[in-house]
Amino acid sequence: MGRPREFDVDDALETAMELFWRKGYEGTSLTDLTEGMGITKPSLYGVFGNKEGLFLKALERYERTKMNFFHEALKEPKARDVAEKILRGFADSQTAETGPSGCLGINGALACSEAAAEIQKCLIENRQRGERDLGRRFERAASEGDLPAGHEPYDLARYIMTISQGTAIQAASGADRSALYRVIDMALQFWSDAVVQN
Amino acid sequence: MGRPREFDVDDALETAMELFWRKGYEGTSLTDLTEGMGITKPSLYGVFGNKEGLFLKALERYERTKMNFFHEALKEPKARDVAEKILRGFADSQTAETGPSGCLGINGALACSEAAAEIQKCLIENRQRGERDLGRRFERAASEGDLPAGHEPYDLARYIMTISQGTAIQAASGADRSALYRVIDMALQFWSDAVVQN
DNA sequence: ATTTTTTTATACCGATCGGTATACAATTCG
DNA sequence: CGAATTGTATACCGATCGGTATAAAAAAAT
Repeated sequence: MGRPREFDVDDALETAMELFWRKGYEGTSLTDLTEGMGITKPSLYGVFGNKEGLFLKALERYERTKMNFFHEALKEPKARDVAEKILRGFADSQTAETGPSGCLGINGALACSEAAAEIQKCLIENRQRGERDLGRRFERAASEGDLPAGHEPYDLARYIMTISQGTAIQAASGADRSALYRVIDMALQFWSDAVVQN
Repeated sequence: MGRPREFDVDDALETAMELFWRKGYEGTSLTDLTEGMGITKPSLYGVFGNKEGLFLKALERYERTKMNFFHEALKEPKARDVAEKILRGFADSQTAETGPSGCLGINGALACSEAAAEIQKCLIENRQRGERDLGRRFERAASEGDLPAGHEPYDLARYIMTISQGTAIQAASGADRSALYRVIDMALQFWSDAVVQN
C-alpha cells in the first residue's frame, strides 16, 4: 500500500557501492550519492537509514557480488589452488574494466577522521575475518600435509592476504591485470619451489 | 626583521606529517592541524601556503626522514640484499612505536573526492617513482647475473613494492612488526629457492 | 469519494569545511 | 624615539557537510 517507490533499490545500491569504491566513505558526499543514484535525500534516508547504513549495505553487496570467489576458493582441495584462486580473484576484481580500480574494503576508509572511525573499524574487522578464514583453511591443509614445510598456517594466510592487499594498491595506482598476474606468479613460486610436507 | 616567529617550523611540520599519516589528507581538518601544531590559521597559511602546500611539505619531510632507507638499500651490492633492506625498511617504518601505523604515501589519499585529486595523483607518482628506481637497480642486477632466472627486473620491482604496500595495509590494520617480518621471510624465499642466473 | 499510508520534492537546519580580512603585538632599522 | 616590517589573534567569509521538517503527490483501503 501507499505510493510506490520510483527507483530500483538494487540499482541505487549498486551505484552507491561504485561511488564508495572509487572515492572512499568520506570522499563520497551525499550530493555525489543522490545525484549518482538519481534519488533525493529523503528517499535515500528512508530506504538506507543514513550514510553509514548505506555504506554498510553497499559493503554487504560488494562482498556478495564481488568477493564471492573467496569462499569458493576455500573449497579447492589443494592449498596451493586455494591460494592461487584467491590471489587471481582479487586481482580480477581490482582490475575489472567495469567498476572502479582497487578494493572497496581498502579504499573505503584506510585513514580517516574520527567521524569515520566506526566504518574504518568495520573494514579492518572485515579484512581480519578473511585472513582468519583462510588461516583456518590452511590449518586443515597442514593436517593433510598440504602446506610448504616450515611455515604456520596463519602466517601463510597473512602472506596471501598481504599480497592481495598490495595488488589492491597497485590497481588503485593504475597497474593492469597482466602486471598483477606476473606478481602473483612470483608469489606462488613459494609453493612451487618449497618442499611440501610429507 | 619584523616580529619573530613563536613556533618551530620543523616541529610544526613533524606534527602535521603525523596527523596526515594517521588520518589522511581529507581526514585531517585545519582545526586538527592548528590545534596539533599549536599555531593559528594565519600562521599556518603564512608559512605553508595552504593545506595542500602543507601536505606536500609534510610528504617531503616524510620521504627525507622515514624513507631514507630506500635509496640506501639501492646501494647494496646484491639484489637480494636490496630487496630485503627495502622490505624490512618499510615494515619497520610502518610499525614504529612512535608515529602512526602504515604509510603516509598510501594513507594520505588512496581514494578521495575530487578536491584531493591532485594530492592523490602526486602520491601515485610517488609510488611509481620508487618502483621505477628499484626497477632500474634490478636492471643493473640483471646485467650482473644477480637476479633470479626467468624474471624481468621491473616485474621483480613491482613484486617487492606490492609486498611493501601490502604490509602497509597490514600495519594499518594492526599487524605488528614480527608478523610482517614473517611475511617478508616468505616473500624472500623467492630469491633463496629460485635459481640465480649464471 | 475519502481516508490512510508511503514516497517524493523543496527548502531548510546547525556544524564544519578551507581560507582570509582586520587589527594588534613584537621585533629591526633609521 | 618613530617607522617599517613581520607574526599573531580574533572574528569572519561563502560553501559544503550530513541530516531533517514540511507538505504535496500517488497509490491502497474503506
